[in-house]
Amino acid sequence: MTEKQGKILNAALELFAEEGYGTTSTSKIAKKAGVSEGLIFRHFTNKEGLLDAISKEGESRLKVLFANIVMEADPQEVINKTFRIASEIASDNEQSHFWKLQYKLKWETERYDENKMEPVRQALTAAFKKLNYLSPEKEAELLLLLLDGLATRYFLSDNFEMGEMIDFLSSKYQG
Amino acid sequence: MTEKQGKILNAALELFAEEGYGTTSTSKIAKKAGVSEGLIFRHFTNKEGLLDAISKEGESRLKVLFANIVMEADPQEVINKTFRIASEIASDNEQSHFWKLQYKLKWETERYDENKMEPVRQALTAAFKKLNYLSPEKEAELLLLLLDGLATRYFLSDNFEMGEMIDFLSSKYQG
Amino acid sequence: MTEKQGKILNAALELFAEEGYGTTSTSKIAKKAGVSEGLIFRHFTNKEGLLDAISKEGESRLKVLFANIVMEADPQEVINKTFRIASEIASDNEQSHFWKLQYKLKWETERYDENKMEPVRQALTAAFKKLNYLSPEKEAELLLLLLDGLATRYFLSDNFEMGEMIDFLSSKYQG
Amino acid sequence: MTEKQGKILNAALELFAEEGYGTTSTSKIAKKAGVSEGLIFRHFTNKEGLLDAISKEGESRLKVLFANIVMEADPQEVINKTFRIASEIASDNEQSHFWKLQYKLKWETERYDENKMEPVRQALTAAFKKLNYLSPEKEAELLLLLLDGLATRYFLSDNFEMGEMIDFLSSKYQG
DNA sequence: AATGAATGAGCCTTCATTCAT
DNA sequence: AATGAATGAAGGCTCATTCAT
Repeated sequence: MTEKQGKILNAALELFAEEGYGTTSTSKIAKKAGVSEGLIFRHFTNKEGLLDAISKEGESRLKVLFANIVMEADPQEVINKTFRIASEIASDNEQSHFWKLQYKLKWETERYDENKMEPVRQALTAAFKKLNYLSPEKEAELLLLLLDGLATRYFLSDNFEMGEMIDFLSSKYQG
Repeated sequence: MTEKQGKILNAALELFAEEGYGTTSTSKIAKKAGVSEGLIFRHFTNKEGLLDAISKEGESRLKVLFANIVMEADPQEVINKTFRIASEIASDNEQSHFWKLQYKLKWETERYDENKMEPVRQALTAAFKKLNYLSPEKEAELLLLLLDGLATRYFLSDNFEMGEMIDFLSSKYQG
Repeated sequence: MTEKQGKILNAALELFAEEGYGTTSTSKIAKKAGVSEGLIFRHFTNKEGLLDAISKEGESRLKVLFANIVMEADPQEVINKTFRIASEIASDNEQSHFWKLQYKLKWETERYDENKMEPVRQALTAAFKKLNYLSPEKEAELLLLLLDGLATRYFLSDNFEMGEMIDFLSSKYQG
Repeated sequence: MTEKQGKILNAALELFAEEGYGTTSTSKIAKKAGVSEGLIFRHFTNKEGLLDAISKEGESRLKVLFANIVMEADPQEVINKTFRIASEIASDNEQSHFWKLQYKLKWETERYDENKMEPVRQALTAAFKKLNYLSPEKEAELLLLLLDGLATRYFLSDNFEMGEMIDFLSSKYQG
C-alpha cells in the first residue's frame, strides 16, 4: 500500500464515520486526503470498493481483539474483556472512528453482521455456563445487546459517562 | 390535511425509515406517494420541512406514550411500561416505521435528543428509588440504555427475538 | 376592471420594473397583490398577457403626454416639453415605475418601439427647422438620444442629479 | 485556460449579452459551447462565477481603453477618443457583445459602476477646462450621458445610424 | 502512480400553468 | 370571481465515474 492509498483510506474512514457513507462525496474524500479524485478510483475501483477496503482492514483488527476474548480460559475474564471493547470504543483516536463507522454503517446499510460477533457470543455463552447462570445463551445475548446500547449512547448522547456506566455494569457481573 | 398530503407523509416516513433521510430522494418519495414532485414543496416547503412534519406528528405520539409512564404511581408498573415501549417498537406497522426513523435519524444527524427522554428517566429514577435499588439514577440510565440496545438489535439483526429478550429482562426486574 | 385586477396590475408593474419581467415570478406577484396565483391567469391568460395589459394601460398615458407635445405650436416650447418628460421620469411615484419598466423592458426584450416616439420626433424636427437649426432631423434624433441617456443615468446611477442636468441642457437649447 | 473553458466563456458572453444573465440557463450555455453542463461548474463554480470570469476578462480590456484616454495630453483628442468608444461599441464582433453585456447587466443588476468611468470623467473635465468651457464638470457628465444614449440607441433601435450620429456629435465638439 | 478535464445522471427546488371546487 | 391543490418542465448544482495525458 502506497502512502497516498493510506491517506485516502484514513480520510475516508473519518469522513464515513462522521458524515455517513452515502452522504460523503468522493470529492470531499479526495480533498481531505490531498489527492486527485481520480486516484480513488484507480486504487479502489468504486466508492463501494473504498468502503470494502476499510472494512477489510478493520476486520483483521476485530479478529485480534475477539481472539483475545475467545481464547480466554477464565470465564470471569471473558466477561471483563468484553466490557473492555466498550472502553476501546470510547478511546479518543482512530480506533474510535473505526467503531463509530461500524455502527453508522449498520444503520445505513441495515446489515448487522451476526457472524462477526458469533465467536464472542459463543465464548460468552460458555463463560456464563461455567459461572452457573440459569440462561447462559440469553445472558450472552444480553451482554452483546448492552454493548450496542453503550455504543449508541456514547456516540449519540452528549453527556453520557461511558466509564461510569461500564464500572456500574461490571460490578453487576462480578461474582 | 388533504389526502395527498397524507400520502406524501406516509411515503416519506417509510422511505426515510428504510433508506435514510439523506439518501432518499424527493423524486422517489413523490413516485411512491403517487404525486408530482412539486407538490411536496408546495406543502412542506423543503425536504427538511417534510422531515419536520413527520417528526412533529410523531412527537405528539411520544408525549402520550411517555405521559402514560410518568403518571404511573406503582414503581413496578413504571418499569413494565417502559419495556412495553420496546414491544411497540417491534409491532409490525407504521408505529414501527416511526421508531425506526427515530433511530436512523439519531445516527444520521448525530443528535440524541436527551430532553425527549428526560421525563421517563425521572420517572424511572423515582421508581427505582421506591424499590430500594442502591443506585437509582444509574439504574434508570441503564434501562434507557437497554432500550437503545433492544432497538438496535431489533432493527439491525435478522434473527433477534425481541419478545423473548423482553421477557427475560422483565423477569430480572421483577421483585 | 375589478379591484383585484387592479391590485394585480399594480403589483406586477412594480415588480417588473424593479426586478425585470423574466425574473419576476407569478407567485411573487400574487403574493404582493394579495390574491391567489390562479386569479392572474383567469384574468390575464398568461404572464405575457399581464405584461400586455400593463403596456396597454401605459400606452394611453403616453399618447396624452405626446399629444401635448405634438400639438404645441411654439417650437421652443416643443423642446421644453420634451425635456419635461425627463422630469416626469424622475418623479417619485407610479409614473416613475412605469418609465423604469419601459426601459427595463427595452433591454430585456430588445425591442425599442420606434413608432411610439415617431410623432415626437416629427414634432421636434419641425421645431428645429423653424428655429433654423442646420440639421433638424439629426437634432431631433439627438434630443431623443439625450432622453435615453438621462433615463439611463437616472435609473442606474446612484448620485445622478437629474434636475441639474436638465437645467444645464435646457439652457443650451434656449435661443 | 483550456479550449473548452474558452468555449464556455464565449458562449456565455454571447448568450448573456443577447438574452440576459438571469434568463440564460446554464444548460443552454453548455449546449452552445458543446460541453457538458457539469463542466461549467467545475471550472467556474457558479453561474455567478461564470459571469465574474467574463467581467474580469473584460475589465482589463476597459482599463487599456481608458488608459489611452486618460493619458492623452491634447484636450481635443481626449474628446475624440471618448467618442471612439462608441465606435467600438458598434463594431461587429466579440467587442460588441462585451459592451452589450455591460449595458444589459446594468439594467438587470441595477448597478451603474461609477468607479469604472471615473478616470474618464476626470480626464474629460480637465479637457473641457483647458478648452475654456464654462461648466467643465457638467460638460463631462453630459458626454458620458451621450455615450449611454448612443449605446442604448445602437443596441435597441433597429435603424439607428451610429456612425452618422457620432460624426454629427463630433463636429459639435470641434473647436 | 497520479492528475485534472470531462461527462451524464440525478438532486432539490422553482416556475408557469391548469383544474376542481 | 376566486381559491388552492396539483402538475410537468426546467433551473442551478453535485455526484460518481471515465479518460487522456
